[in-house]
Amino acid sequence: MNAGGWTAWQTLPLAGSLSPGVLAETLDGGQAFRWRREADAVWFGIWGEHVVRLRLEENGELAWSAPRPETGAALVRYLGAEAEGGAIDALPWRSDAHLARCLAEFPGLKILRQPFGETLLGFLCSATKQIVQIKQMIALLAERHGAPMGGGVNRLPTWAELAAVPEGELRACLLGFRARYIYQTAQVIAARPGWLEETEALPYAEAKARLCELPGVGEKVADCVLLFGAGRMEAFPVDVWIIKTMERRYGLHGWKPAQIAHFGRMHFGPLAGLAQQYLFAWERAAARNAK
DNA sequence: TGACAGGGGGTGT
DNA sequence: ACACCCCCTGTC
Repeated sequence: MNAGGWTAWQTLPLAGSLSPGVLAETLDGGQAFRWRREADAVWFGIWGEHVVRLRLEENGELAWSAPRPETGAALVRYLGAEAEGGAIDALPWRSDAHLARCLAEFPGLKILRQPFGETLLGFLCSATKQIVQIKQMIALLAERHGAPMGGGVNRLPTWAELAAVPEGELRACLLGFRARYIYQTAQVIAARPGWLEETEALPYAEAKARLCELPGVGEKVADCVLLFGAGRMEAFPVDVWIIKTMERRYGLHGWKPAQIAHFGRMHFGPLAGLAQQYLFAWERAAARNAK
């Protein structure tokens, strides 16, 4: 037992080495909202019942330390490391020069495998908000309505817990008009025990249709939840950044989001979601460099 | 340092 | 198309 202590630093068995930029893009690029940079190469993060520090070593290896030893195994799954290793080869980079360029720019970029319910909460907060603001909302929700896990860290409230929080208190967590969506969604989920778990297990199209029944969940949010919270790599979320990318790099001027999503799934195949993340990273970097 | 627009990773009507 | 909320950011 090491009550109150953290494990010694251990390296993670990842396929390739990571750069600081790619790690930052993976942890803090809009997939998850509970990571913060503590130092140049040290990240502090929370998901589910897990708390962890990640440290990028000089050689590109990733080391971790956590209050709970079992976080190590959970981390491998969370970082999507199970699915990596040659995954890139299933993408059409040979015939798509822009995709090839994105893959080369962010080697090792990962799709996280987060808890399903948490991911739903995060992306219900995301409408017309930037990452900093979403992180702020999520931090307040955890602080005020999540159960303590020790060390001053709270986990996110479950949907059952959320169902008992008045809309006004949600609004006080800087949610704005999203407070009503989250309140109503919590009522729906609370009224149907097992609904979340069943939805998570459904095939992509059926799971997406069910998620879209929830107030505040449209195609984009549903795809994000399935991609980042259920490992459905065929999900292809279309937001304003991807619309820009598909116009600028693929010539799809004037296409509607649903058409772009269809094109994405056809063109990129079963790993469309992974391709989307690379395109997204590229476009964000391009916007930063333009400033 | 402080006030003031402008706009933001969508959804629902 | 436009409202929904209201916080962040850049600017003066």
